[in-house]
Amino acid sequence: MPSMSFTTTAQALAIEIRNMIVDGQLPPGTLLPNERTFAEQTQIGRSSVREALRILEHQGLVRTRRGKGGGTRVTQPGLQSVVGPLKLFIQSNSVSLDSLLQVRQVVEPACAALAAKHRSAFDLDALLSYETAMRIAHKDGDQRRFLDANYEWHLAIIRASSNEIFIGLLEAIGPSIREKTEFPGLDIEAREATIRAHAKILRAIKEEKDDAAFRSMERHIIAYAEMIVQEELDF
Amino acid sequence: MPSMSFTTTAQALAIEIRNMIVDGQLPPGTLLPNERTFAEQTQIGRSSVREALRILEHQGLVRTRRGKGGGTRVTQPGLQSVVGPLKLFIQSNSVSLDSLLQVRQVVEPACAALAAKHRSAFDLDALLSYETAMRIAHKDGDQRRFLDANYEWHLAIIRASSNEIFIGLLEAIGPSIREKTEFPGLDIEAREATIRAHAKILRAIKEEKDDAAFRSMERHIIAYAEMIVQEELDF
DNA sequence: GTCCTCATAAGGTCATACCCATCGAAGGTC
DNA sequence: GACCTTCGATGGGTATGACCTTATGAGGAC
Repeated sequence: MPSMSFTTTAQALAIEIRNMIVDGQLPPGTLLPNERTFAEQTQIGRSSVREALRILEHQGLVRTRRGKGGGTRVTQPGLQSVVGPLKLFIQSNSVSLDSLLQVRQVVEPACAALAAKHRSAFDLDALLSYETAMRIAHKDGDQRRFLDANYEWHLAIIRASSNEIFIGLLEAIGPSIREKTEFPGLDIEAREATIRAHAKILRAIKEEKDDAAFRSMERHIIAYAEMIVQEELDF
Repeated sequence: MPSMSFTTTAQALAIEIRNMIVDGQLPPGTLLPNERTFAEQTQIGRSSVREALRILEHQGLVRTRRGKGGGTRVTQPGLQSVVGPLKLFIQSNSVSLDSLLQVRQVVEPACAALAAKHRSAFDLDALLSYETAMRIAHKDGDQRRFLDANYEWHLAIIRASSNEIFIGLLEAIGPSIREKTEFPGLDIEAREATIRAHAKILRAIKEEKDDAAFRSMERHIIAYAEMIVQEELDF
């Protein structure tokens, strides 16, 4: 309560609880005392307690539910707790498209290689279904669905790498890239090239050829990036 | 007062303000009205207004200072607003060391290549100073300082890539990797190998040979990772 | 057994009073 | 006049207490 040198009591409390959580006391699922008792126990006003809980909630460390049987219980921060801030950062610092494409160009081939090593039956199923979705959308001439399926296919590759950092990263930058590059859409030739490239990559993954998967994906991404640059010149 | 279907008034207000910020109304630097008048203007209680401001503050969108001339003003979210959550995620989901090393193995060579293209005089200076710091620490047999300088050298490489995503990423996972791998420290041979590798990489960057920088860095990182695995077997 | 109802246990909101940090201006000291 | 001290005004931080809203679970009607 006293002094509080440069951290407010709410922050201090939040940090204290956070430490207890990451230390393993207060494992996920633990129900914290209700706000009033908590305030009483710790000799802090309810408003400060609430503020501390809000902080933790926004860090994804705690989930709060109203009503009887509700309360505040400890949870594990999910990916969305890092994807959100990252998206916000990209948006409000207007990170250049170049930077985003660099990330993609570096990460996706690596993920393809990892996918070739780790892919589960479930991953292959997902990839296959997106691939057929793309084929159908292409045949129907449905741009929107084609791009959607394309996006999901790429995400599925990342997921197949089972590296959570890469997954979060691409989930965050993916939408920004789409937003900034999908103005014009793809012509027929580009769509067919995309389908061919995807098939090649998927085959390499299926056959566990990580090196081939890496190189095919790299070529695919670079080709895509070059096409974007070319289209930007048309303005 | 109204409806609030599944979002609290504070959240709603926070979202509203956030949108105004990212839309460009309320540019960075704007001073928001003080909490009391804000509450009055928007017909919301001060506590809810405060909660909204807390949310925004935690997202790095506003900064709040007490006292006269203080108040709440709009800021741009910095890297720390994404590094923090990412660290937390890594820690509390106990992301495997493997995943972290994969990220590093993928990102650092790419950054070395980018650095070879973009490096500024300032970057080269920083790199050189860390390199000499390592040499001195090595001569003195000071493990702590050697590892510190080594860490800073690697970060400087990432920074020289001028890709903010990579910078944030490595700043977040760097500490976790150190924490999990620096138990034993390095023997003399390993330290000398490190110094040689760094010199080679730095030379490539200085001469703008991005391809060479990429490959040297890749070898360096892989060698380091293998050494770690080997040391873990000693337990 | 099923459904409805309602008491109750939460969190959510508000109003108010007061505490404390900060800055700037007023005024005193050399 | 230059410098330091003090004090007041502004604005966030905290504490309380009352009241509102919502979800749940227990108990009664059927």
